[in-house]
Amino acid sequence: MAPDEPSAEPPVSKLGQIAEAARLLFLERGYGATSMDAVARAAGVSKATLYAHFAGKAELFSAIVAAECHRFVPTVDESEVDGLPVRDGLFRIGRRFLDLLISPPALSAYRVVVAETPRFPELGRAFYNAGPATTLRVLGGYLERATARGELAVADPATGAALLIGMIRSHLQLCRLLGVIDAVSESERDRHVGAAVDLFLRGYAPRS
Amino acid sequence: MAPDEPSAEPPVSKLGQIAEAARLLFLERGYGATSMDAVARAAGVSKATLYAHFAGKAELFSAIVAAECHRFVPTVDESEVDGLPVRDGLFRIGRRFLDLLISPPALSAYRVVVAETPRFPELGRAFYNAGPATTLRVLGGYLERATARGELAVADPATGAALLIGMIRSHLQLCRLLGVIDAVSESERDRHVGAAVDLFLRGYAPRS
DNA sequence: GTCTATATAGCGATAGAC
DNA sequence: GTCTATCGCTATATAGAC
Repeated sequence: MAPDEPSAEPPVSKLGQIAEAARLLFLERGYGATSMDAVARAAGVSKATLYAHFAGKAELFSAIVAAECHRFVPTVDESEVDGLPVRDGLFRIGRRFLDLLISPPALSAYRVVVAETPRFPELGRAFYNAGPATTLRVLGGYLERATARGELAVADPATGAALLIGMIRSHLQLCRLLGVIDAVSESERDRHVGAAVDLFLRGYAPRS
Repeated sequence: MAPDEPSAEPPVSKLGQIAEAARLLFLERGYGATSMDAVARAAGVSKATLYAHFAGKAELFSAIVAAECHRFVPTVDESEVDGLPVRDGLFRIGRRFLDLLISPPALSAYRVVVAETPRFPELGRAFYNAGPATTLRVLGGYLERATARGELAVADPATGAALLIGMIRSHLQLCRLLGVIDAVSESERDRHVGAAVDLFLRGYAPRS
């Protein structure tokens, strides 16, 4: 259940040490169960140093988690998929998204953000804009181009993208979040994404 | 952001007062931010009474949240939908599920359970068994019967149910969880469930 | 900026009377 | 079972020296 490996090499500056320690602790234990003492200890600095950089626990949490959200921007290049047959293009995009969504760092961030959004509304928006919104934009753009080429018939790309992402994401991510399954094998991912893409294609095929 | 209205009339027994107070506080603030002092104060009892009924904070939390999970068992009667045209049956089931999933009490429970599953694995399983597992069973059974009647062609009802639920659930629930939208209008729910059901029907129609 | 030391408050949990 | 009172600890945050 470790939230993540280090984002880069071990940080050297005090600020970097604080950020990395806070990231690990907040993502693993959540806001309430993480103390400023623990952050200072893990970072190897004094609490006074910690408070010199951040006004308080809430500010530290918000800054760290908001930054973490930007690690979950999906990257799919158009040139990577636009040349493929539609099924392969959708499969590759879907598979890439699924891998990201059920990765331990993303699950940890999701847990924390969802739990604390009522107290830290800006985190919910930051997470949405970095992850889901980008995902929908990328996939919606793909659906639009495929429809323009006559390979699909998606009248409303935004809705189509939300439906396909929902099929791909929903069940497996939920099972991982609730601890019902411990991992998802490569073949299980392939099978699930394949089933979603097949249904999507049958439903949005251009009439031939 | 109030998690819920009372589950029944105001409780009279000390135990009932404790349970209701703990339920409201844990669901609204989460585990870490809820103190035993606050529970005792809200329940109108002393902390000693609280500890006479529950061994500690962890046991209280686990008992209360596990019990809360059982409020999210979806109830759909077969006789309610099996007589309808397939589209209407699926729409009614889907709409019922969506209403449950994005209701404030369910969102609060989801937040808390997802956040604390790493520390309280039994809560993840309890939530899954009460909600998602029951949902999949109900919908899977419907798909199986409709396929037997020749009105659908769903080879694998379990997968089909997961895909349809994913489409219905995913986007709107996520937006509510992340505070991107404040409420979902009736017409928006109808539109979203309708789009999911339409795609599902196009993809799983029996060949005519 | 960074440290040690501390202020102040609230935490989970318990003792002992009734 | 229920209360009042309190223990021992940890929490967030700060003072003052360097």
